[in-house]
Amino acid sequence: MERYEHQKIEQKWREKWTDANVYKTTEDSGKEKFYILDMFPYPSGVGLHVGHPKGYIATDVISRYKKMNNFNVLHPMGWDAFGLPAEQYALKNKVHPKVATDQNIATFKKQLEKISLNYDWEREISTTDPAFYKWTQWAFIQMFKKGLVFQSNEPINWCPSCKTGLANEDLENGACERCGTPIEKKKIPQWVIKITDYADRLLADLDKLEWQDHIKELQRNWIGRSEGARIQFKIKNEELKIDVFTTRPDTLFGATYMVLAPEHELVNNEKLKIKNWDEVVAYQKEAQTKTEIERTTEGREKTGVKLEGVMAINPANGAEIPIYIADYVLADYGTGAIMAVPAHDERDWEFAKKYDLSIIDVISGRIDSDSAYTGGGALLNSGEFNGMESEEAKRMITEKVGGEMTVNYKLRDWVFSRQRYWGEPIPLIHCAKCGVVPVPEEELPLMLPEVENYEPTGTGESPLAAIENWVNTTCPTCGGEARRETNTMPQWAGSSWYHLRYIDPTNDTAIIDKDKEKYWSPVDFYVGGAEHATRHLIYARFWHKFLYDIGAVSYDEPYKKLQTVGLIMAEDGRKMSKRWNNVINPDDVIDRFGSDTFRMYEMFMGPFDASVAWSTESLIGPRKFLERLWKFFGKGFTDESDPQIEKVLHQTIKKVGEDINAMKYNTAIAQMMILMNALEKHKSMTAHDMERFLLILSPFCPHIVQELWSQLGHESFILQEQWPQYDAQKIVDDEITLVVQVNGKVRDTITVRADITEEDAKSTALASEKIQKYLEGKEPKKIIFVQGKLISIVV
RNA sequence: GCCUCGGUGGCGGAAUUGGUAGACGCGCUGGACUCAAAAUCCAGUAUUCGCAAGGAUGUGAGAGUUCGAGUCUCUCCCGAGGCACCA
Repeated sequence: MERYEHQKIEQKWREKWTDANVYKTTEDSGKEKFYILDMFPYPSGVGLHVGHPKGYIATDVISRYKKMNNFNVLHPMGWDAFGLPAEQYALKNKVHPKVATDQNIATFKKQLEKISLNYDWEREISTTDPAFYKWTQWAFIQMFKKGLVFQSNEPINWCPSCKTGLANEDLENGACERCGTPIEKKKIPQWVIKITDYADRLLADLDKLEWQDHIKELQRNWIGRSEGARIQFKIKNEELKIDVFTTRPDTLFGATYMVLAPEHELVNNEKLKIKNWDEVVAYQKEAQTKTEIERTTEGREKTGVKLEGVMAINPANGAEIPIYIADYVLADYGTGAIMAVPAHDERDWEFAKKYDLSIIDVISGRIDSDSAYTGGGALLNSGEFNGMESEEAKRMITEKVGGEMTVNYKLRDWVFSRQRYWGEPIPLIHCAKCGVVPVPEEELPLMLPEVENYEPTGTGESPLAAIENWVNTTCPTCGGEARRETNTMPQWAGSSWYHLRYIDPTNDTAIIDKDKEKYWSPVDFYVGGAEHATRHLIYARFWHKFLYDIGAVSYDEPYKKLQTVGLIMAEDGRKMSKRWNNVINPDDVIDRFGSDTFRMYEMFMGPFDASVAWSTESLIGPRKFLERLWKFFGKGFTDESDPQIEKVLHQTIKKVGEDINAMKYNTAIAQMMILMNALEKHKSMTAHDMERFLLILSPFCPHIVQELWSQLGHESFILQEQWPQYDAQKIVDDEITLVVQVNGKVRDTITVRADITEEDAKSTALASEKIQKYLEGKEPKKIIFVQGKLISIVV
């Protein structure tokens, strides 16, 4: 037998599999379907590092396992190729984003192919393909028609470095998630999607998903539901009111002042006769120029300006209370205005202390006089409500002042415009007569035009604005002169529905064929990074729910089960990054050790969702395992089957199946190593037993298995074979090791028949010399027997 | 500050969910083979006392429940991730 030459073997079978098109998926109603999906990558310029394929290998293992268990499996791959990273790469390397993207896709695909992932490449998609983004634009138009899209002039998050507006989900600690630049607030016209209309459903439907609890929790926190009341405060001597949201209407009697966000529209209302107008305007300006970080971390010292000459009236007790503007109140949460109850809110307490405002306790339970008491309790200083408990008082007081109980969410509407080139053009037309009109659906896709210069302008318009003959168009409604919207969509648009496109990748007449959708939807198993919990996974759930509402899909959640992948860190423990020069390229590993070893190692490194450091030294373990398999195979087989080997084999078939289902690949591989160790020790195995070993090994290292499979005389592809069954009879032990404890400590182990009775076990244990020694002649107080496991003697 | 997870040999990690802690792999030590090395094979490898048989200790720290705790409960320490002036 020849040496184990991975390069020869792997290349040979990769070609055969490709020629036979073994990975092709078709609708086949005879079988149960299984749709397993990876989060598709951004094809960046630097190519894959060894961390990327970890999730892909895992889904590949499951996919192969499911195929061998008679499932009709859909397992596709594609490219999330629009968006800033691709564009920035293109800018830096002075090529057109399209050219750069195509190159990067080619590189990524070549790298992935070396790993022999069983993707049906005939279903490959790219979000930048006009045939794809036609339907991204189509969905947007449907949202527009349903009133889910609106134009806003409110200040939004602006990244001065990327020169574009961003959604809340694109920020990280007040800075741009992509480049780390502190975010500014900027007023530019924006298209915004009312994702908040779906907040309650996004929250409630989490309950029906088989996702890891911590991911659901991240989404719950992000959506941030809070129950409270909406209450109106009148302004003294004016016909004006201030609307307020509070979670503590029970503390209304303690509201001794009010605070408006500096951007609050009421501040600019001319009816208000603000005496210190200059001071107010100065504060507003200051607040506007502050970055998000300055506003939230500035030593937490609160600032504000009183609106002189204006008073509000507390609706509970008629008290006249002052009004402030302060940037600790956020313009875009609740109503942008609060009633301040310094006695029972820490922020209001701090502000009241600084500006010497009155503090009135209205809830009993105060522990110290240096801080607000934020708990509940019986009311005081609250007129007729004195003595009532907080929970009841919330409803009663709200009712009394004509407010209403309501719910508020932290989730913000989705700022959807990007002032960049490399994205889907937003298919809207501005007409002076008709207002905003969508591009007629039969004109979709609205192609991204060629442009001389795709550098961002920084003006709030995208580079598309410079193309006169594209921008200038006619109104589809009245035929008059009109201008196209020049902003593009965010990166998240395409990825919000791509899972559907794989089902029906070439459809040009509908977003998806209904029968195909019904057959494949939803995605049964979705695998990807946890960093998408409050970004892509929120948007995709929203987008999919919208498509459900308009009848385009039959199920209201896109991803039934979700599993996150743990990162692979570099050997030095840091993140793999060009910056640290610690990136390991899978191509090098595969050339040197083989794709099979690479696949095995990534699955063996540790628990799938844990982040583990790469170790080329440890990689040798799986490699040795494959070499031992190869050598053992070369020695030939016995005719008689060895019952000891059979037992381990059947245990292994059982465990590997269970572990694949539970995503515990590391222990599945460990068990196969145990089998290998047993084989070498006993030096015997029948060819039939070897076949079954190869079958369960095949999802992990398909090339070497396929080679050995063919050497056994089979002409079939291993992927098309049946997963073996284990024989439960062969796994059970006739004998077990009975553990004998005295006072909780193991003092002896005795080999006994597995079905030993309690009585026999007790007498056997007591007969042991070692045990007698520990009993020291004392009479056992109590003897505990656990079937098949142990005897515990208490003295 | 709040919400999630975590903390087990020199290293990555196992542990049937309360029942022999350290499976499996890496590394290391000794031996075989070799002129030698690599590779391979065999044996060993938590700590500690002991020549050994054997004993004691041991899953971040401390308490508790239990015949029995890595696993359950409480308090605390440390690490990772998320949220963060959200009224």
